[in-house]
Amino acid sequence: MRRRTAGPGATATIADVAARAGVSTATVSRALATPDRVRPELVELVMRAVSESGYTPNNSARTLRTQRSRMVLVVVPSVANQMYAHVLRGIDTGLAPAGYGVIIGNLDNAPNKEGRFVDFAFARQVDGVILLCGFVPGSHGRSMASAGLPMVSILSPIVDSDIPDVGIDDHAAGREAARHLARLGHRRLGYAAGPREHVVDTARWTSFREGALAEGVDPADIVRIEGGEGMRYTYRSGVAAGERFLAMTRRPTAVFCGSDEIAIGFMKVMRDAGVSVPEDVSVMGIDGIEQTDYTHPVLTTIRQPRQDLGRAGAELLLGMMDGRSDAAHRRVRLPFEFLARASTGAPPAEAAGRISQDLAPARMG
Amino acid sequence: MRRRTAGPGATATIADVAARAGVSTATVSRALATPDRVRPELVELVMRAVSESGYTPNNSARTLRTQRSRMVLVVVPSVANQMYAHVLRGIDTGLAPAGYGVIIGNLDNAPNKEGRFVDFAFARQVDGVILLCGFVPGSHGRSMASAGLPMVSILSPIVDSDIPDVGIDDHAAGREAARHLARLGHRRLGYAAGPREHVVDTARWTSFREGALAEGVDPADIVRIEGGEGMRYTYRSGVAAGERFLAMTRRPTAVFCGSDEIAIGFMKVMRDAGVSVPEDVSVMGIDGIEQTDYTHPVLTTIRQPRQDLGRAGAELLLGMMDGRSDAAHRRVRLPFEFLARASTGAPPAEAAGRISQDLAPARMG
DNA sequence: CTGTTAGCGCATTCAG
DNA sequence: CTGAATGCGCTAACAG
Repeated sequence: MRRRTAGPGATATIADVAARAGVSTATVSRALATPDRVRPELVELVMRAVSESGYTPNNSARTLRTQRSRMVLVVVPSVANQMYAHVLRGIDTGLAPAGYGVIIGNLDNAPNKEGRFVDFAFARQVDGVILLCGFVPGSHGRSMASAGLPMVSILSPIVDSDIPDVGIDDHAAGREAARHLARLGHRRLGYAAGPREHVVDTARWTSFREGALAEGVDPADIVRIEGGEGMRYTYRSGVAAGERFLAMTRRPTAVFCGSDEIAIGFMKVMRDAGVSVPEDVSVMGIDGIEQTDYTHPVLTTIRQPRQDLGRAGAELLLGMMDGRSDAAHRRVRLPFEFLARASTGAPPAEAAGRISQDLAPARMG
Repeated sequence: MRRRTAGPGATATIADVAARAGVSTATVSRALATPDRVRPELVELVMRAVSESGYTPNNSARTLRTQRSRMVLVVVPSVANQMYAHVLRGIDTGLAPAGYGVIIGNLDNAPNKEGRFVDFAFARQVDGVILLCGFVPGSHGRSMASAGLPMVSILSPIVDSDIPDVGIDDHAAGREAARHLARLGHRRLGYAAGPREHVVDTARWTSFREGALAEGVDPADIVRIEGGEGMRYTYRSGVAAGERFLAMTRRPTAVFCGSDEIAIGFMKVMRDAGVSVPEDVSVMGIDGIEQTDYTHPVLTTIRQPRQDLGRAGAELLLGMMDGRSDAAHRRVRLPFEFLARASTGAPPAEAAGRISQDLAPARMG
């Protein structure tokens, strides 16, 4: 059979609709796309034929013809990660009104999967790309960037590139974390690190350090605690950091963790070891995932506007795909929210070189 | 310019490759798809031309021609939910080797978004659909099912349909939960409900009830605690359930929650109210998200093989898309894992009608 | 305003 | 084994 009749799996073509309405396919196409350029009674006729036949335009034909797929590729390190999942949600929210769909490029923390997604770009399967992974995927020496597609990064700037990005000011975040802990009276600070060499991690660590120094903390008393090889912003990374912390002879009295998950893993190790938070050690995270509201103690954290970041990134990309030149080469910074909560407090009395002035008179000059 | 030259945004076509190799486009196509049917030296020639020009077949053209998009739509209630995110990851893992990509259909707990995804199906933008939402999306009276696409459900059977599904045995899970709590000595049990009328929730509730009855619990002592209107398997639903629990005059001594998130929200309310878990009330969840390892106390739960469920669903769908008839109309049940941990224990002495025989001699007949 | 025509890029006939 | 020709379904020129 050449043309399917109605039935399961049947898909009407524009020709079917045209025949049914007694007009040409061009008229059908116009009646659907630009009804004001078609005589009203014909539009009516076409619409009836469309609904009778259950016609939905074939997407690949349309894409092939128009050279626009109305699809966006989102490359994410791990869909299972709370943070990325929420940004993804924001992206979808921002893209949907413009009629764009989302193809998910899940690297699953295994960079060898990049090739698949590079191909998506070159196969013109998508009109644009949003990166949550902090780098431009590539494979076999071919970078996704050379596909010539509009591209936006969220959560992390892309080094050595002019790819627009949207995120928070990670430097300000790191400094505020340091300030918060220092003002509570802590004089020896730890940073439970995320992935080494990652731009965001570097920004947070260096700015945390700067912030601590600015508060008069001794450089020797700002320690970086690695989470273990190959570990990302995960619970397990926090567990590893916690274990290293326990092994230290001179422990920090407060620890800023590179992510909320790290903080949560870290706190678990403390609890299991009988180290109280915040009495023995203050712990804070960053990201502001919902889960932080449900930890015990409730976690001090820096909330990124996850959903808004996604939406802003989507809108930036939409602008670029529409060829609005003002969209490209931009850098969007959204405000974060500092949530000072129960997991951070004054240092234990014996460890405090100086107690916050709000809490007690200074002991050191 | 008619044909782009190499440069940013350039995309070589099969014609470019053919010209460069000095063969016809048909030969290029064959050299790529079925190299064994082409003279080796020509294959060599083509391959060189391909890599020189950076050719990647245009996907919409190929889709239009072959009537296969090599894309699958995954409809998920909420990408931000841990559970779905992990299943999604498993799906991607299962689909990737077969060369299939994933389009994400995020309902975001707002069913009016269904229409978009119904269109994807009818527009033949995908070759198959995986449902994590427990129902078949539809809009304007048109069901996605009538698009005639292979379809599989994961995590929940679809009522009144012959759509194959993969999941755990929810009835067995509910019964085991009841048994676990009853054997610890609890004689008054609560169920913190998920979305009312949801198949899975119904299965868990009814089987929990059955299991409790089988253990000799009085029917009047099995109470369903609603999480509040419009609430899903979320933390907040657990919070609402916790508040209702506290308001009860005769509280259950153990509560089975419809999801881990519900359990975690519930536990927070208990903690804030000074009700100890498990000393005052035992709490358990179901799903087995990673987060349950990091709660305090560590949450007793029933772990669903999230990733395996996703992979199995993907493989089932692959079979259907390949027209393997044995694939359809199947129902796959994967084993779950009962994790008895610290959040469940014996009931408080004054409340116990009977203490588990492992813990103390029976007080009742 | 409407129909005819062409072609997006590819895979697959059908000849040779 | 290879090339020429065809058409997947659609939209956009171009005529009328």
